[in-house]
Amino acid sequence: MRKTLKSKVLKDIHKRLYGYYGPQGWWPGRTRFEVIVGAILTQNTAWTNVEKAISALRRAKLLSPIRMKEASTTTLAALIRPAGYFNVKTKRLKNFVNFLFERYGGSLAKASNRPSDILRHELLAVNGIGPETCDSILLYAFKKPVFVVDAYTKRIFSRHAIVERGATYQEIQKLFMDSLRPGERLYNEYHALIVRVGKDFCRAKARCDRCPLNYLQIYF
DNA sequence: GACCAGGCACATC
DNA sequence: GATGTGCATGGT
Repeated sequence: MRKTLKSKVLKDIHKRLYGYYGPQGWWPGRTRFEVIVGAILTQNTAWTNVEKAISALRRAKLLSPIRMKEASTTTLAALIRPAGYFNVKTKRLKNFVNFLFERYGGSLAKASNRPSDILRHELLAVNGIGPETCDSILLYAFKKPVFVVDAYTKRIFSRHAIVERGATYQEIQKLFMDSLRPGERLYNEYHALIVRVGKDFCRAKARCDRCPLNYLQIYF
């Protein structure tokens, strides 16, 4: 598919999804820190499980950088157990708060003031924060105009022959960011809409017949 | 009782 | 650079 055509299709898909679902108001999190915690906990995990873990952290009053930094790993692991991979994720949460304190004195506001490309490099250097988690944090916690590519994005857009099946994270992200008018609001809504339509129609039991993207008529 | 979910690091070739 | 594997719970 030609690049200019891809750009048109990407814009059209957003228009259709927005028309179908309306604004999503992402990320589902009460505070900036809660958004970051959710981004780490949802790695390869259903969001319903993440909600249980976040509720437990809230009850334990650990949803702040300092409280989480001071919490023991055994306490933390027990609380986030429902989110799965609790041992690795405990380390990853600790790695993030340690980074935040070492680099920004524990202040998300200070981190937020950094240029997004610098912050992106720093976050990617934290063990346990890969491209998607990093960009989710930048977009949804820090409101930086960075497009998030996730499993649904790869699945949906490769099935519709808009990206190659083996395309890398960077390639897909570049396509979206080159095609769309830059802006945090648009990137935010578009990614949220992709996840919404993915959950509704593109899971194991695909229901393409009722999908709002069915008009594309190109499958597999 | 399989199979899957809003990844990532690490080992190995 | 590409490919394979461990990490773990809860819903369908």
